[in-house]
Amino acid sequence: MRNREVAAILVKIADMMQIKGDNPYKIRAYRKAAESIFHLDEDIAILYGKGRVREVPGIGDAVAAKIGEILKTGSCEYYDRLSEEIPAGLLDMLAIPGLGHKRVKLIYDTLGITTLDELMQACQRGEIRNLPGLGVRIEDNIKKGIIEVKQRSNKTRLGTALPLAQGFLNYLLQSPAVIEAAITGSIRRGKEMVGDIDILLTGNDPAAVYDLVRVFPAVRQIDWVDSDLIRGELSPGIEFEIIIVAPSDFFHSLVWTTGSKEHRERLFAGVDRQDFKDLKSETEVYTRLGMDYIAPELRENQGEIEAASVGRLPELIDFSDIRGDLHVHSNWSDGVEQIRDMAAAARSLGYKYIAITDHSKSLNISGGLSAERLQAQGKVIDALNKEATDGFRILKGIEVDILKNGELDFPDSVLEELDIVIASVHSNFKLDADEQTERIIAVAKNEHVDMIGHLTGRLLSRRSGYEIDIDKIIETCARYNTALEINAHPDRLDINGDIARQAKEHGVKVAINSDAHRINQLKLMKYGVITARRGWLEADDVLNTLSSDDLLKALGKAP
DNA sequence: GCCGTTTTCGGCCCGACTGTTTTCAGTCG
Repeated sequence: MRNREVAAILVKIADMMQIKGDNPYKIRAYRKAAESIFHLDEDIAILYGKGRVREVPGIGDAVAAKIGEILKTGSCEYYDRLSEEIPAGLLDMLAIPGLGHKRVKLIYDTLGITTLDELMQACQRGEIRNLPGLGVRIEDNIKKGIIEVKQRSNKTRLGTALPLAQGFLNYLLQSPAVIEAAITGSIRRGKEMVGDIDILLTGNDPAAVYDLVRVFPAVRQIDWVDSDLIRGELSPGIEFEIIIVAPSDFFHSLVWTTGSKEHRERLFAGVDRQDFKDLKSETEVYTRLGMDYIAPELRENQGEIEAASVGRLPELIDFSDIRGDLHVHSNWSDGVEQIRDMAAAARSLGYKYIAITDHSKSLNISGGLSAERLQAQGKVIDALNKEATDGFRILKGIEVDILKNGELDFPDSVLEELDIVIASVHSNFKLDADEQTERIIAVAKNEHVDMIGHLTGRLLSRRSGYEIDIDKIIETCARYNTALEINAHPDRLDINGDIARQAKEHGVKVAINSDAHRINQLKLMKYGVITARRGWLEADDVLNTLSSDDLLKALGKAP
């Protein structure tokens, strides 16, 4: 059982306790334990086996015992007892914006509603608006929310799907029954949300491949078995397809299955794929079609075929081009680790610098820094930089809140002392497009603001971005030399590839930032790089491919 | 339920916004 599944059960326990109205601190303890397990680098089962699960922060005797039960039986008695009391459908309702534990309980207690479908019917009959504290507006929002929740439930974030696919692939490649295999489809193209996991495989014995797939621990069920296809579901509820081809067909099939549909249909229009047998690489496929190799991230039929035909494809940025991370939190605000430890981790990734960019004072919940604490933090960073003998540099920064009126949370006199200023929206998501755009444009014009953080504010599969006029903002950024962030967290990937490409076309620089709040999130950078590649970006388009001296120069600061 | 350079009990991030009310509960970040 994977860490995220144990964490998911603990979160459900917390949700059910909250619906019941249990002790808030007890609930928080379960959430904290779940969070710790979710972010754990080690396998919780192995840790438990070694008797070291109590070392995980937030896990005490009570939760440790439940984890033991869950690892053994897939559930625990406490969870089962709560489940009998609280219908599972109530937990689905919590995903609807505007519905929290109290309202879900109210709806359940008064109307006996236990599923999203029943809730929708009650909304349509106008029953929700009559409940105390609710009204027509909330009823409308619930209706919209139900539709959204249902729509997004069949897609998975790349950040979840890619590691699963990689684990599955590695497992398959270990077997002598598999000659060659590769992740294909939309995951390979680096789409931020994917429908399923596709693996292209070649081997001489389909029955042996089936046996292999059947016993992979994460396989929950198998729905279809053929000599050239195995389809089923992995245990977090994501579908997979293993497409089996003859060795001579591997590379043209890899191009075909990677897609996109529009890309491959144009690529192979009027040609017979049988003429593409026995090639040694995808490059040979493209060569035979009379064009340069096209990276998977570009295969969306958005001009890449034309560019490849005349040798004008961009030389896409690669992870090895990244020299530093410009958006990193520490335990001075809502990060988990100390600055020293974040820096050490960044060093071990081969980076030459990081910027510590904690939250500013308005973001109370995240422990936002006052001007005084920011200054104290700067002294700590100075001391750490003095210690460093390898030239690694910690830059002083801030993720400063953009206030409702378009002002910043700190005056210019504070910002001008810093190396990196990221301005981000964390409040007032529901302003209309004009106001929201003006608010961001106002800070993009500020000479001390180096970049706008997570521009649209979207949280994939949870919240759509705020209403903004992207064109106007990009124009402003171009004029005032303000960069845009690709926030590499798989929940955000914001800006996305399309906006990144638009930024590049207007000469707006991009920074690819992990937004790490703990050490192991530094490695999420790769999702940002994938997104940048989908935006046709080259190393020159990205600020954090520069050395720290050149970076500061580019931002108009003394190195 | 967890935790302790406050150590075995008593504390545990809180303020703003929304939509409902007419003084505030619930939700959210």
